[in-house]
Amino acid sequence: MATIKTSSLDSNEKTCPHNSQISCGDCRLGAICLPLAMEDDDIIKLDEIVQRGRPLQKSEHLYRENDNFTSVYAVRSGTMKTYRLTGDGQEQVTGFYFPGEIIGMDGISKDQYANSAKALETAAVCEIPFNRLEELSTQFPSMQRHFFQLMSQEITNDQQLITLLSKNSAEERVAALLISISARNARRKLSATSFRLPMSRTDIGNYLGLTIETVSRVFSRFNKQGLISVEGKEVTLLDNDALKDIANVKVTEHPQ
Amino acid sequence: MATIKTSSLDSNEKTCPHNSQISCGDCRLGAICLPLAMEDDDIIKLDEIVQRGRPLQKSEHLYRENDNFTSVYAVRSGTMKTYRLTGDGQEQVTGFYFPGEIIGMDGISKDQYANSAKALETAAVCEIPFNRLEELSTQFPSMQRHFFQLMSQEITNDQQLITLLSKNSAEERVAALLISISARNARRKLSATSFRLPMSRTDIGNYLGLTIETVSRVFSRFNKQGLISVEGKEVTLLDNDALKDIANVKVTEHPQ
DNA sequence: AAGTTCGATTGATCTAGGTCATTGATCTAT
DNA sequence: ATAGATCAATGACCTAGATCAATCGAACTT
Repeated sequence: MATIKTSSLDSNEKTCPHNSQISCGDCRLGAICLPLAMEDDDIIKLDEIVQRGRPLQKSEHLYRENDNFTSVYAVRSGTMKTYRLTGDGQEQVTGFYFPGEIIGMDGISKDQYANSAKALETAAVCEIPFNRLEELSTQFPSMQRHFFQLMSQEITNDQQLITLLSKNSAEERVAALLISISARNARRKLSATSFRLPMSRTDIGNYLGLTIETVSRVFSRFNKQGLISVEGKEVTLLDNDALKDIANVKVTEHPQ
Repeated sequence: MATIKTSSLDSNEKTCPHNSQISCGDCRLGAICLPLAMEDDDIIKLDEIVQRGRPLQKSEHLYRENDNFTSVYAVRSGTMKTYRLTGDGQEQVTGFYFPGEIIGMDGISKDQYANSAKALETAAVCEIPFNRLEELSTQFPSMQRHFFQLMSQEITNDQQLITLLSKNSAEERVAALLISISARNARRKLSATSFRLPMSRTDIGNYLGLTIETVSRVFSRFNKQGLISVEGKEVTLLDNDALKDIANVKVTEHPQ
């Protein structure tokens, strides 16, 4: 039985990122993460299969493209990026993942991960062995349903990025990313207006299909226009409405 | 019991697209479609829940974005495109779907379809009510596994498109699409070198993040260089190796 | 404390592909 | 049959963002 309760309910992910003993039922990310909308009994079962390992150091890999697929992972603290290599060996960033979000689902189809996953800063993850998750899903329909929904959400997220890359200008793309990060911070009860970008300009550009220079210029322009205030990775959104307007992305309920 | 056998096993999807009575076990798309790698018993069960409706006319919608999600669909004959509307009402084509391929999985997460699905030519689909599929998935692990794999495949496909849009030139994108269609034709035992494009130049451009003029110019250039032969929608790939080289896309096992 | 490396910013220039416009070929409808 | 609409091809030009290059820290080394 892995359900070990701790007294660190009040600690947040920043001040105490390495507490690996908290149970799913008590984790403050429950409202975002896998346990979302699950029955209490199911959560206890989930809790039993979740493995909480040592934290990852910055730029350490959780898994690499083509590794044998064994598990999906919930980000518990820190930020992860996923990326794949193009035919000619370039890196393509496919996503940034914040606490409560799930990575690794791309590995199911071929039993190998289609992406590499790398920590952008010190990070902790909960490992969920997939064969156990499958068993649980056959036993608990709500678990199966929820996992189907998570995968479907990943599909719609990817399609939103496709649209962004295909139809939007550099300014629109950068604005959309800022709004997305802001919304995801809000979901974790963090500031929606003032935060530190965990990823480099290079990663942002790579993710958004832009060069680092263009990203930098857009940030400077937004800064000059008073839409944001940037100093390196520290960003404050000064005019949320204007940014949303520029991003002109459809508002989604769960923009994970 | 919906398992009605027919004698049209030998008919192919082109000459007899409207035979809606064939069972999953006998369908020649079994090696591609949902029944792939399923036990015989499971296929019979699947067969019982599949609904085979009237064919769709060209440009008819199967479902629309924000419709309530009820079912996923297997394309039986013809070609479908899926698309979503951008914040400002433009269309973004998110995929082309050939016989044996599954659409609608994006609707699971919010119980509403995130895309519209439209027939590019006369098409027939098999409707698979999702609540029935869920029940079956809890009963038959192989069914659950397979559906997880299908969704995961959709994720990796979308990520491949993301990479294409973010990193590749117009020529590379068009070459990649041609190679993809060719491979999917081959999977259905159709010609991998000579086929009719079911979609317009506008749809191709929209899907690939290019204007119709650029698509047209690339086709002309490929034609001039002897890589392909195009006359409107009829295409023959004359130098597959060169095209694959231009596309420089990683070779995937099932490039659905 | 002085290199060294790496990330970010900013300017100057270049180019792939977008935009605009024309023409021809099909397709459709009355 | 013919007018109108749609789709594709091609030419002329223009612009957003890439490329190239220089500078400026800040973070590590030693």
